[in-house]
Amino acid sequence: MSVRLRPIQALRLWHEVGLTMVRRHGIDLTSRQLVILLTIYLEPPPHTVRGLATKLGVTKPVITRALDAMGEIDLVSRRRDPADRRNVIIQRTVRGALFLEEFGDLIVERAGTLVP
Amino acid sequence: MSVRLRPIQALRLWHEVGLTMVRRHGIDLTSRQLVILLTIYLEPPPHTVRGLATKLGVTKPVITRALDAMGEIDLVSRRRDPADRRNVIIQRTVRGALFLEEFGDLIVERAGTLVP
DNA sequence: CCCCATCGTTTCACTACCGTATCATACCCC
DNA sequence: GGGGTATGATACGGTAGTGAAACGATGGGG
Repeated sequence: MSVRLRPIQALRLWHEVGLTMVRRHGIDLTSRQLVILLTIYLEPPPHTVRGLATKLGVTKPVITRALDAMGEIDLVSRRRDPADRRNVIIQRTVRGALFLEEFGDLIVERAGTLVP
Repeated sequence: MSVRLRPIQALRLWHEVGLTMVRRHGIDLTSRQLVILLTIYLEPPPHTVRGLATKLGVTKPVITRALDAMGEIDLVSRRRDPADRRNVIIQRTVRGALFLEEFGDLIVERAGTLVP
């Protein structure tokens, strides 16, 4: 079953969720950072800097810096791949999972209050 | 009728839409800028710098700069309020309406392909 | 073994955002 | 009319993002 909503509802949903996140004054991720985080948590591992850069169509430093920023607040973690020590494996964290869980709940809640 | 979706679907929707926007390499708005733009187009006018700042819970310079940036690419326009020349009335533009229309369509399209 | 490809990181110069504080302008009411 | 207030813009110092290029470290094939 696909999710049905009309364009105006879609925009209202984005508006309300965005408004809540901005007003919350908590974690403030850039659009790229959020997409990276979602990719790590929604797509099957392993995730590497190179792989993420290719998937997003951005340069590697963008990924490295985003991981720096998000690692700083414990949303993701990194470790060297023991099999090929050139690679870095990006891993999920409890805090990152919690953040996205709350984020998903927020969207669902706002979606439930949309008027037709 | 409210829109029903589950948290995992919500996150996947945000992921796919965000991924599309990042890869598109076109207009790249910050989260605050997007919220401001959506507010201008979804909520009843008139919109002022002061009003937007209060609504978003940010300082006035944030709004001024966001309007500068979005005005630069013609997503919004500004003019002085003739009734009270201290106020600035923020106005919609054709380009801004088109951008949000396409954005809404993108969300709807991606929502339609979500698996349960 | 050695050269070269690949990986993630770092450096560089630049741009843009943030909050605080200050500014010029405009209104209003005594 | 003049002091106080409200508006939006701007200056400032700091932070953090960007792409391009160069960098060490690691792995692998000839």
